[in-house]
Amino acid sequence: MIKLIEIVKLFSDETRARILFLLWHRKLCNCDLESVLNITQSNISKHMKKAELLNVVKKTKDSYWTYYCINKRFVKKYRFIEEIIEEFSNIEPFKSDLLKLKEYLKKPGRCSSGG
Amino acid sequence: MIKLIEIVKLFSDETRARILFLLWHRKLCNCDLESVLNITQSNISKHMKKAELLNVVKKTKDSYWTYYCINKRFVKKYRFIEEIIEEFSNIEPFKSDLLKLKEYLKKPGRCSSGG
DNA sequence: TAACCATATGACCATATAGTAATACAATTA
DNA sequence: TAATTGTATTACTATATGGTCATATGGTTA
Repeated sequence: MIKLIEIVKLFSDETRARILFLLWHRKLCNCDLESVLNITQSNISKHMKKAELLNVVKKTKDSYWTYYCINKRFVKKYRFIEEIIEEFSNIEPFKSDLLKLKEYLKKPGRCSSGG
Repeated sequence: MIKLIEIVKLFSDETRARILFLLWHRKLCNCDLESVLNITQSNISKHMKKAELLNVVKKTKDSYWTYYCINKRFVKKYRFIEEIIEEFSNIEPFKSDLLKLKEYLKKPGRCSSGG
């Protein structure tokens, strides 16, 4: 299959797009995403696996947690990705998701630390 | 469903992407696309129906033929579309498809006229 | 109006996909 | 090493999707 098409397809599922949108702004672990987006852990893990295989997301492990982040170096080769993210930022549910993330990050006791 | 995501999805199927890529360059009818891309008539028709419902493609009828063209006015609202098309133009099978289209248009006796 | 042409549609099939639930796995701590 | 914590994987289900084939539809020509 054409890799470029696969990358486009990554952004054509709402759930996955919402995850990728948040990751665009910040490195996050599975449980962060679970809390903010109300998606099950295994579902997130699967979506991230696809994104990782296409080099759109990088994974790092730190103690218990697996952190996901956008592979910016790779992604900036494809300008359309940035454009899509920008479109997302104007509409729901992406706008609300980002607000929720910001609220979430204020709270102490969450698992995610730096980033 | 989020309309923006639906539009992204339009470009995440190879067959449909190939059609849209050719239409980006020129107005074409069903049988033109059938000849150049070797896709069945009904399949093209169905893909175009989706694209039309999302305003990405416009349809005009002229005698026997239905012409499809990109709805440029609508599409230019979404910059990522142009970027994706540009990416397509660098890779196969899009490059070959475009060459085939150009050869096809040279031939007399094809159904497509102006455009 | 009958034959014709190109396109649209509906029935059908095979496959792909997202999602869940249960469990396996890896790292950490007691 | 046993219990704990977070993530990955597997098996499974339901649904969505692309494709084909046969046929219907709409416009055209004889």
